[in-house]
Amino acid sequence: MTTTTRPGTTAPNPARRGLRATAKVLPEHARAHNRSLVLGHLFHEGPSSRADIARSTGLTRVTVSDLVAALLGEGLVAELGVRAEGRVGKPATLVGLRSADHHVVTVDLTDDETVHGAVMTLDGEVVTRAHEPSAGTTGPEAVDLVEDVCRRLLDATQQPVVGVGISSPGVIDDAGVVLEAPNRGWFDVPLAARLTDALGLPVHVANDANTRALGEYTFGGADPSTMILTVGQGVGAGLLVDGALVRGRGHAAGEIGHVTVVDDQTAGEDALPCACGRTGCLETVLSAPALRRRVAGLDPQDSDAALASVGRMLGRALAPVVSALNLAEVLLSGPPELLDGPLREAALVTVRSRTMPVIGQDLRLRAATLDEDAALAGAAVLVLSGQLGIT
Amino acid sequence: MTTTTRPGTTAPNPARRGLRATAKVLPEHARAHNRSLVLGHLFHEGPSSRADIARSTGLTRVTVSDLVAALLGEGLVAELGVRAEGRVGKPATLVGLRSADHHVVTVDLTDDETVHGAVMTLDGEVVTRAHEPSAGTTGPEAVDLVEDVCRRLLDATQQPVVGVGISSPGVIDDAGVVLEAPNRGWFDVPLAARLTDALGLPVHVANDANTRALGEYTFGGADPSTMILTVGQGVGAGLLVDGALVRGRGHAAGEIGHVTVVDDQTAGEDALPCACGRTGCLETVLSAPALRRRVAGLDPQDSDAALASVGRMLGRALAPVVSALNLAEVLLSGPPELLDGPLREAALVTVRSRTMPVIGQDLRLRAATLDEDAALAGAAVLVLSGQLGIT
DNA sequence: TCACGTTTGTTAGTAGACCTTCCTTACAAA
DNA sequence: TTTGTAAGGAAGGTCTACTAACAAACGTGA
Repeated sequence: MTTTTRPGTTAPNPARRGLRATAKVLPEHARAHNRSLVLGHLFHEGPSSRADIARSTGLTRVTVSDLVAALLGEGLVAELGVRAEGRVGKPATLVGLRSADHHVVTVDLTDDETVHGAVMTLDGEVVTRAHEPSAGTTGPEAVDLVEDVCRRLLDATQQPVVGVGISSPGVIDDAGVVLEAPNRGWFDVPLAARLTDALGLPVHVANDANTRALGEYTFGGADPSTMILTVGQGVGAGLLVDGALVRGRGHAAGEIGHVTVVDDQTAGEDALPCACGRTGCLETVLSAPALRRRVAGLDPQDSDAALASVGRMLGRALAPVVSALNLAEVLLSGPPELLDGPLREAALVTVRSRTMPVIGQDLRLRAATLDEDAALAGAAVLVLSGQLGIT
Repeated sequence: MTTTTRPGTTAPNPARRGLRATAKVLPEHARAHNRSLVLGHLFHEGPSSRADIARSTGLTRVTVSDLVAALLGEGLVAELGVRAEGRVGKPATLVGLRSADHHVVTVDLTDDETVHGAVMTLDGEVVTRAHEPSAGTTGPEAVDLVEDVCRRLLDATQQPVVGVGISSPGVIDDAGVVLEAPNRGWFDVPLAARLTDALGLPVHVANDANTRALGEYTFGGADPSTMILTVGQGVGAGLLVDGALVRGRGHAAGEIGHVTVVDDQTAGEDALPCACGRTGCLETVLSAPALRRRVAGLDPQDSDAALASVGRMLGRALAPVVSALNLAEVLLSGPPELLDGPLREAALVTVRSRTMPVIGQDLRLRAATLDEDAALAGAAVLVLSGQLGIT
């Protein structure tokens, strides 16, 4: 195996678990937290002087110098020479995150037909891609397939790899155990642990709707209170509340695709049967295939009206959620020709008309910015967050 | 002023802000966090030996002994003699939180006519109550009124007071600034800061629906993923997701009372005008006055049917929220004769029929356990959480 | 031109917090 | 009486971040 351990590979960051959960805090955890603060500043603000970082984090220059020295030793940051601008005082030495010199391996299992993977920089730029047909592969074979894709990507880069991030449909717990992913035939599969063992690298696994939300938040400029609706074969949602992912009691948060939106009382619509065994689910009208069927053969005007009627149904389902959570944004991810027009506009009008002004007026309902790579970018964020503490 | 500083009054706990926000972590913050761990264990598990605490928190016995010694010095805990049970080894010395020897002053402003206040123990037991008519009192006078009630309660106890917790309707930010409370005529009033200055004690202020949620969580055994619907003059909701309060983008989370639930497409109902200027809001059918009007003069059978029809409307509004957040529980707080019967049952049936089984089957929809004191208990939790780190 | 203030980054010393290791005390069971 | 187990404390070591002081390097203004 060519990719056991690599120089610069960082150890798991104890701060992430230690500081938010109800667990003890040791000096080393505090250190890791402050280290993450430095990395986070460099990630979001770009190259800065040690003094800049000290002002931003509240730590002293001495402590920042110490932390930066450690990061220089790890190779995660580099000195970039003195700042050009002429100000009074000693010129600042700029320090920058070596984003392009460290890679993250990401895999997206959203597509049933193909496993998509990539080598990415810490900035979320794709360096190399991999595609592997996977139709019909299930159970342990599907795990092996994911492992193969990871290995191929690891072999494709000479840079240190910080970790592996995997974005998968299904119900997945905090530890990266896939509790239930019917498409792959996975039930209680400890995917993260298994791949960590096999690859010798930290592996993080999360639900694809959630990773998309993370990706839009970190790389797409989404608000900390955002819901991202992904429209593909089905309809899923990732939910970010006050900057944190919502997991919910059975780790099944975001399963909004099977909320009833069409029923007897809704005039002019027939409740269609859904794959879940019930009828009138949001998915029966909003999934990409359903939308395509709905507009097939219609002239543009009728097509717009048909999309708007779906938008109104979506709006009726969104209104209570937007109200209860006081969301700032709802993002639509999926075919723009279907979503980013009359459907979106009708949904927004409906939400506004069904919520009080303070809730609906400031709401933004827009297309997602990252498109098909959002899940990969979000998988990278899993690694950035888990290994480096960058959010 | 008789209540400047009292022995045993604890300083603000830096761990609460320092460890969750994106701020530096100093050794003293780690210490405060671990101290909270000890207090939290004693609060939830009752009297324990130092060794028990060490096992539960993961800290060493040495460290726990040190922390307990500090807490003994502060008077927050006391040694309760040796454990009775005969086990091998040296008998354990039990240490317990002195819940009854420390008080919390709480105020609930939910009721427009009367300010309700209480002196409570750390266990949430009410020691003394205070009631002050407040109809028509607004603006600065209303602030003075709250201050007076606090002073009276502080004078009524000889025990050290850990802090003051206030539960108020309106939009309130993390710092205890009342951004908007029309009933009291408060706009951008820094209530917490003002009372902290006036009383010389730490004061915490939060929205009443949110404090109710906290109260039900800490003292009522509610699940960490719970929504509590309060039905009174209006309809409000507090939302707890994964154990944390949801505040939302304008701190207006939980404003579910003005979601449209009755509209042209809903058969057999007329959309009533709402105080918010729109029609068909949840509040127009679910508020206590609306429910009373609805059942007035009906025989029991018709009354049940009328309540069930409101339950169905509630269920339609809840279904998307429950789905999106994968909530474990929805609690109803308000007149049980109206809520805890056909209304609740119909709402649950409706939510279940409109969500996928994995979401709806495990959902509990039940009456809140704390009733009228929930807001006071929640205000106490604000203090416990803010000053002692107990959640 | 040159002293002065400003800003950066480093060195040295200090205080806090937790750990490991070892010890004493106290009890139950053989 | 002996042995094993558990609780609690004392001593010493390590880690972390802070304060204080200082050197280097650069504008600024007399």
